[in-house]
Amino acid sequence: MSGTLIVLTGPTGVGKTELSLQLAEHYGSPVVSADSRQFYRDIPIGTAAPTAEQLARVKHYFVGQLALTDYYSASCYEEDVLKLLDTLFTTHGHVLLTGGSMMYIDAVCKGIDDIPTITDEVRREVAAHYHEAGLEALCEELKSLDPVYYGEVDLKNYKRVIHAIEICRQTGGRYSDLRTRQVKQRPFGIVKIGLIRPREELFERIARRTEQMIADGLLDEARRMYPYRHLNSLNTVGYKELFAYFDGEMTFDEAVEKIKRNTRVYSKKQVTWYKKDPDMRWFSPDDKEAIIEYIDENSQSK
RNA sequence: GGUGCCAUAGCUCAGAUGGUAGAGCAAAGGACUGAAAAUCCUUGUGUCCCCGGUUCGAUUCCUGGUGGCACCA
Repeated sequence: MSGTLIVLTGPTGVGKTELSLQLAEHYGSPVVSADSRQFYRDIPIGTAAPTAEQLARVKHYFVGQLALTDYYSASCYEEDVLKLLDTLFTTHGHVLLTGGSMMYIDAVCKGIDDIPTITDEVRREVAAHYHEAGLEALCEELKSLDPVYYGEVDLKNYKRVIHAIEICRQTGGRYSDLRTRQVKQRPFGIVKIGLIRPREELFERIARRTEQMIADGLLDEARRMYPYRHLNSLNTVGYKELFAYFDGEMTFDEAVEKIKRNTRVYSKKQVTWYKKDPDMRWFSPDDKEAIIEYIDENSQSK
């Protein structure tokens, strides 16, 4: 197998979707989504998912495929995308992967360690222990189960501590022994394009996009999802703030402002992550010609 | 017009019986290998409204301004 995976990423609101369509059309490629929230159906407005027209223009994968209750992870994504690319590269020289979910993109480009999926039973046990005994108790448990990871992990971050304990309990071994963090080789070339804009411009676009979401019916979409608000898939900017409004914790205007603010914070977090990647080449979304030139120069085959 | 209260960080406010000040939110920076749009960490110098007085020293007390709020006319 040979071919080039074009990775198009950047902060939310920078303009990935429109450019991805143009690049996909240019290369005759489908679009593989790398957006962990657009994977879910039922929440297209708040996740700024491609519209019906956009989906009709170019074949998309992984958009609106999951139910909000489905379990999914970066590891599942790695497996699914590699399987898909295996097929796509038999007929395409380029495949475009686009989205802003940093860890999911890294899972495809660099791989992720092979760790067994935690059973519901173990997950419930550890969650119960956490709620009864607290984070300190979990840290103590981790100290005895896996002193190496205990020394590395952020002990204040309960999600990481819980996950480590889940793995130790389920496997009977140590999480740190499974954490090789080795970069896997891929049987295709990868060209990483990062889109960026001046911060003020990005923030202005985020504000406008949020207003557009409201105009497009985000409020109704959120109201329909309200009964499922405790699902992880709805622990998402745009929904959690409106749920708080429904609960009377803030006014509608405050909720909208918070959506804008949290989207800004998220976009900064994305940039912080991508800045570290030496393989990322940065462009303005308006530099389409330069981007295509760069892709062509760095493609493995056509 | 009179009386009272208030004026401190971008915002809401706390505080020192006089030794130049601190919380929350916002903002900025960072971490990140399994539900990641998640989760977590770090960062607080600002004419303490202005002029003058008392004082070794005033943002703190006092006089007078200015602005805001309340009540009385």
